[in-house]
Amino acid sequence: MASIKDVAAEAGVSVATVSRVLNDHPSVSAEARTRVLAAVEALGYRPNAVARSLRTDQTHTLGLVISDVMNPYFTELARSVEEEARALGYSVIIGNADERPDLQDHHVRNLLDRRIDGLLVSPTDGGSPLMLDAVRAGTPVVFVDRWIPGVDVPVVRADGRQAVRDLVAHLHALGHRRLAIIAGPAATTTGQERVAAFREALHACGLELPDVYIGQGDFQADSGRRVTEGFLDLPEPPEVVFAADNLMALGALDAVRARGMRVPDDIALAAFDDIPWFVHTDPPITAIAQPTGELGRAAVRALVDRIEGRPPESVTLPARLVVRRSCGEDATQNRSKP
Amino acid sequence: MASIKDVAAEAGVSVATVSRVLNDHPSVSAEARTRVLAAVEALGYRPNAVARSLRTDQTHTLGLVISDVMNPYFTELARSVEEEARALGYSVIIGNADERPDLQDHHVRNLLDRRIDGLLVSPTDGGSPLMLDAVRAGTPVVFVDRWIPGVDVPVVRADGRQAVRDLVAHLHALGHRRLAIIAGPAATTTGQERVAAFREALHACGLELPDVYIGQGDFQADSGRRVTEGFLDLPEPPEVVFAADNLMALGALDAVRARGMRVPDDIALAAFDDIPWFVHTDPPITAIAQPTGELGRAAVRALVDRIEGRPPESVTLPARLVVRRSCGEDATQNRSKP
DNA sequence: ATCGTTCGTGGAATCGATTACACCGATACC
DNA sequence: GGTATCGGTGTAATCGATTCCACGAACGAT
Repeated sequence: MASIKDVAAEAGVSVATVSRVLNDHPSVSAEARTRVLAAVEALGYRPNAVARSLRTDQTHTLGLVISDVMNPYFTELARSVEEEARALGYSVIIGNADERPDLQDHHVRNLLDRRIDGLLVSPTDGGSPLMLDAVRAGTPVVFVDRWIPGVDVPVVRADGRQAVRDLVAHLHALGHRRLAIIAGPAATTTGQERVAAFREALHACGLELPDVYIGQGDFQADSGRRVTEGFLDLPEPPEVVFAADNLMALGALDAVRARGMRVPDDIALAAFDDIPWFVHTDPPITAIAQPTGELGRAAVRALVDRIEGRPPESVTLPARLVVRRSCGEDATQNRSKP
Repeated sequence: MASIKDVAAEAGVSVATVSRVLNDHPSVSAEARTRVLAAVEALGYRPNAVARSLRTDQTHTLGLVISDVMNPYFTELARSVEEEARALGYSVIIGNADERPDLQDHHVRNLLDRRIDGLLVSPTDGGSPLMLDAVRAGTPVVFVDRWIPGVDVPVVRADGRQAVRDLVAHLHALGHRRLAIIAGPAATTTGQERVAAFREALHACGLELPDVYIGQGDFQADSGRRVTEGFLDLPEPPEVVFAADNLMALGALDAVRARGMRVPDDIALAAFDDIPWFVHTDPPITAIAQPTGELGRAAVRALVDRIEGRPPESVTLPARLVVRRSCGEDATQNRSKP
């Protein structure tokens, strides 16, 4: 593959001049510029990004470490991150942690070794030493969706508290009183917060959240299935199951169906995270929708601000309730268009 | 960040010795080795992958350019590719082409600039000059899922012909005679092949595939919706719609529902590509399942073989039919467990 | 005519690694 | 005892870019 030397030789100038043309430095004669450009064209020359990065100490690359690519929420997040990064002149390398701290560390280490300019993380655990070191060492880091308390890093996330209150009010209005939740891992902020918000919302309606109605999940479909089975085996099963993410909701749906029960007639179901498929399930699932695309874009902007020396800002956007049919229907509502 | 020089100074040896220890070259004394290792530990030294790549002309990185990350099929493919690559000591950079040739080119160029060791592509179009140049220039390339005819590059893909025959036989046995297809873009091999296989299978059952029963889609949900509406407006609408991918099937489902019609009672639906969500839609959707994980792994193995100088092999694996309820039920079948 | 700028350019250092080559001391062999 | 061999080590070249510095030419001001 042609290097800058070949271009210089072909154009009859020095490598310095070629480099100046490539980085459109002002002091190059029009004459030299056209000769260099012609040589570039003739040789099909493309600058070696590796060499350039070594010299400039910039890779124009962002690392994104997410908890689970197979989760449509994170897929969409990854997509919006890549789009915004591209618009700002950066590439993105995605690392999938699969909700495993060891894999998360593997990817963080790998990205750091490649000298990415900044790191976008949705942490799987309470904070690996590796990541804390990276932050301390001055690597630009921004947390997205989840974060690690006590670490001084901008956070871009959705606040679901109001939406959860709306959901609980909706459920209460439909006559439901025994509400259960499938929680996410306690090591994640989203895992904790959603339970807290749910409990708080219940209190506001004068309801309790007994321990047996808190099932411990891990944000994967299987755990949703398992926890739901536990709920259904209870002497007094809940009337509603609220899953803290979309995959666990799917597992819950599965478990309910496997018993030959129907949603919402036998048990109601709601989920945190709205995804396109929830419109098409049987029944369509009531969910709390995050502004996923906006979160991804805001996270990239915060990170790039940090990288380029501007003060980065934390961002919190509201989530909102999307009512569908999985919790039953309001008697006052029009039922003609399901 | 500490460099190899700092380590050398700390350990009281030359950089050459440090490098030898790091690459466990045999001729280093035990004494020197332990001193270097101690220095590495003390400084928290990590080799700079950028500098290493420049020198060795290897990045230990694979590029993966896929047609659409939001499509669960490709998400799963990406995941299995990353897993296998990691097992073989490579990282993966994913580029999402979003079914757009210009974006595909952007990512291919970007990956080539970063001097990735090899490229895994599921081409969105008939072959951009850029990619053909790369192949000609000797860049290791492997096509996965889709390919470009006439280019001498290993292909890893699924053969759905038998599964399509099985599907058509299944539909025929259920009494369906008017079968339509939502095709993918003609510029993609999968877009063409699936129509051809469908037509061929119909012939085997003594049926025709009239032009009005071939709708042109683009592998995205919206096109499935649009094409299905067209089918339903026909004076004699089809009894079955077969979507050439999962997203278009979703659009089709949407269009059918919007008319207040029911699947499979009013119209049957089947799809190419099986995804976890098809189990939970209303009704569960009959689909042709590809061995996605296997495809991803085989593609990586082929590419790494090529990179490391072993002869790479093309791989074709069979797809298989998964019957669910979206095409109606066999009267002889047990209906108790839906 | 002389001096000081400005502009365009090339030489060479540099980034952080790998590795060919030279060297040195110790051992082995005749 | 002389020499070939070998293990361990350091020096320096190298990968492909960017960029500091010096230099020469052109030009305007005095």
